[in-house]
Amino acid sequence: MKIFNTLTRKKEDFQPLEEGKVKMYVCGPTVYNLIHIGNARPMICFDTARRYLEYKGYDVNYVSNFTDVDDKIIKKAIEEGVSSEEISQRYIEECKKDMEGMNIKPATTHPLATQEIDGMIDMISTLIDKGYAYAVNGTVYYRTRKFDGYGKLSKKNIDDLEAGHRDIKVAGESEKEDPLDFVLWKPKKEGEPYWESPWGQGRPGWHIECSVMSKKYLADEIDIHAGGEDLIFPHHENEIAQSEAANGVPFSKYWMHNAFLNIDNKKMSKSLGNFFTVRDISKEYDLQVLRFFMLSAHYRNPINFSHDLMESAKNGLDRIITAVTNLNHLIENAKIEAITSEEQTQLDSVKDIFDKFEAAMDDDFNTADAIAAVFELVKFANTNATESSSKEYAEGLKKKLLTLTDILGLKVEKKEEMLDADIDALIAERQQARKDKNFARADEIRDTLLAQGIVLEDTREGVRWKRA
RNA sequence: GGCGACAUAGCCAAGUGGUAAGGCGUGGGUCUGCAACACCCUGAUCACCAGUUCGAAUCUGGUUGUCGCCUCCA
Repeated sequence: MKIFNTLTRKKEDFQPLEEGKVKMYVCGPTVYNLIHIGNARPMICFDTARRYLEYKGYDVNYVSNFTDVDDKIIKKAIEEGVSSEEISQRYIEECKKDMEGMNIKPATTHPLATQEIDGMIDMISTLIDKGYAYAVNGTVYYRTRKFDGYGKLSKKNIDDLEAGHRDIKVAGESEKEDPLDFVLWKPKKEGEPYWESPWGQGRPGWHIECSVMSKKYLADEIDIHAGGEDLIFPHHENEIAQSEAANGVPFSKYWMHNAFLNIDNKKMSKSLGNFFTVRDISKEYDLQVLRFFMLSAHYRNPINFSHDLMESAKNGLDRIITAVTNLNHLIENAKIEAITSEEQTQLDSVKDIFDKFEAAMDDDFNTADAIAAVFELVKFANTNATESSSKEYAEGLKKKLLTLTDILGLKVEKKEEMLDADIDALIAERQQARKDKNFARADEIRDTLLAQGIVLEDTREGVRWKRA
């Protein structure tokens, strides 16, 4: 399989460092508020990548952090008059709820920055010892020009960067040796959370967190490091500088970055008033729709978000769900148990669709193409499975379909919900009315149920219902 | 100013050298008491110009347009 590596800007064959194992780190959110739908994109994309790697038989160690110490968290805490910890804990819990709704598997480890301060102090000390960092008045800076490969991920020329920083230089960071140097440790300000360190009380800079957590929970050298494309510079560039200088080995073999999710072709931002949290969306849609929507485009292409596109995604996903519902119905009502040889041949032919699906996913996780294969299987099932099919055949088709949708992390099997006795009675009454050709009454009952969100469908095999 | 991405049917979106996947929507049809579901049919020469090639959406150069990064940001 091939993965597009930001480091080389090419699709490369994926070869894990250790046979059969994948060490993968995904930069997680800063927990100062509910996550927004932009945060959801890397979560969904890389969770899908993980699921596919696992499907291929890899043992994936998937680490994704929560940044729980940060200016924005502190600001929020002060606004509410509570501790930073209370804020971060609250939004970690909320984030996990959203992740569950989007069917994102919990990481193997979800480290918290505040629990890893010792490791950060160790790494900063190492960097100072090796001459890659220096302390000034309680602040520790990384000596950027000392690291030869600086700019290799973002393809930036270090001298161009300096020109761009001229304004900041004037604004006064004169204690830095060089305007490009970035902070590893910052001294505490009044009212902020802090930790003891060799350079005084303070807290870590943002970039050092990921370097340390990746090292601790995975290894000095890992297979895949992933995140949003905006993290390429400076966050990931700085992580590389820190980790490689401290550990003396390449940091990550492959770098994956997802493109942004836009609203009306513009970057989502609070100031533009086009800001949506995942929670907002969940009020109108099952979050599976959001997941399906995100996967319908390639992760490296920007996607636009709108109500109309969500409606379109909902209708598309419903088509898959309906196919599974149909199969369940056939399984329950099948008159023949064992699969026939003819059916077996048909079922075996589904391999072509699987090949197509895998070819798409092997090509840098092309989920859009993979979904096309899923729809082929949906059509195949809709066309070939009938009331005269064997139970085993219908079950086989369902299993195949669920295998593919599971890789994409899409939940497509509706749980059976118990109907209230009243509703059951209404359905029975309607059936009687239909037998009596009293269609006016039958339609009246159907409308009544529809008003309660129950949609009836009269199929050849009987009445079926679903929630709208 | 530096770096980069993108431009495919009404909408979304795959496709990186051999005459355009898939989904949504539209219109027509089959099935059905009707509806819904499902199935069948229905649509583009790939921003523009110039090259390379037997052959280009796919390579090269240019033009136009949109967007992103360079500052916290998924």
